[in-house]
Amino acid sequence: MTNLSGAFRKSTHHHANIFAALGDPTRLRLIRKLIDGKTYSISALSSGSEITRQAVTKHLTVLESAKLVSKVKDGRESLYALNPKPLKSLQEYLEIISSQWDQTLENLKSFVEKK
Amino acid sequence: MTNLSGAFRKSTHHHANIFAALGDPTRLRLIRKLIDGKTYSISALSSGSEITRQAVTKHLTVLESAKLVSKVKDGRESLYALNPKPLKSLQEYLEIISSQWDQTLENLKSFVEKK
DNA sequence: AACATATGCAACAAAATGGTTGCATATGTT
DNA sequence: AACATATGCAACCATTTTGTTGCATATGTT
Repeated sequence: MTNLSGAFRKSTHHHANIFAALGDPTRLRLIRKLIDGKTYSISALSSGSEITRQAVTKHLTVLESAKLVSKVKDGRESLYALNPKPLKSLQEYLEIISSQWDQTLENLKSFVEKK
Repeated sequence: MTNLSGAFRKSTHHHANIFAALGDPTRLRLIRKLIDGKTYSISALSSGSEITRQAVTKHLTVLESAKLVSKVKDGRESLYALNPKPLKSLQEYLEIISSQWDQTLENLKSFVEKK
C-alpha cells in the first residue's frame, strides 16, 4: 500500500464488511445472545428461531468471516463464542465519524456567532 | 406492540437496517464525504467514482431509506445532506452491547477472584 | 449394537443487490 | 432557440444472499 487513499479504501472495505455482517436481524440476534460471553452450540443458537438450523449455520459463517465470532469443536458440538474486537473497532469508527459531525456543528456555530 | 420481545424485534430490525445501509464501501464513502455538513449533488458525489452516476443514485436511495441522508431538489440538482441521527443511534447501540460485554468480563474477573 | 443428537455438505430456488445501458425530461446558459 | 448539464426511469444482467430439503457422517447414550 503506497498511499494514504489506498489505506483508507482498505479500512473502508474492512469496516463495511463488519457493518454488513451486522446488517441482518438474525445475525444481530445471535450477537446479542453471545454477548454474555458463554459459548453456544449451533442447535442452542437455532432453538427458538423461525428459520432452520442450516440457515443459522450460514449466518454464523458470515459472522465468523467478519471475525465477530469464533468456532471451536467440542465433541459432536460446534461451540460459538463472541469476539468483541470488531465491535470495538466499529464503535471507534462511529465515534470518529460522530466527532467529525460534532466539529461540523461547532464550525457552523462559530460562523453564526461571527455574524 | 403488546410485549417486550416484540419491541426488541422491532428495534433489532431497525438497527440491522442501518447496519446494512452502511455495509457497502461505496455507501460508507458517501457518508464520509457528507460528514462535513455540506450538501452535494448527485454528480458531485459521483465524480471521481469508479461506478456510474446511476449506481451512485441507487446507493443514495438506500441511504435515504435508512434515513442516513435526506434529499432536496434545488433547480435541476438533487442535493443530499447527511442526517446524523441514525449514526448516533447506532453508536448508542454499540455502546450498550460493548458495556454488556465489559460487564461479562467483570463478572468473570470476580468469579476468578473468589477461587 | 442400536438409537438419538449434532453437525456437515450439496443441490436447489427465490429474491435482493450492485451494476450497466439507453433514453426521456427538466433546467440552466448563451 | 439551441445547447449543455443534471437527473429520472426502465430494462436488463450477473452475482450474492437467504433460505430450503435431503442425505451423510460423527459422536454421545442406553
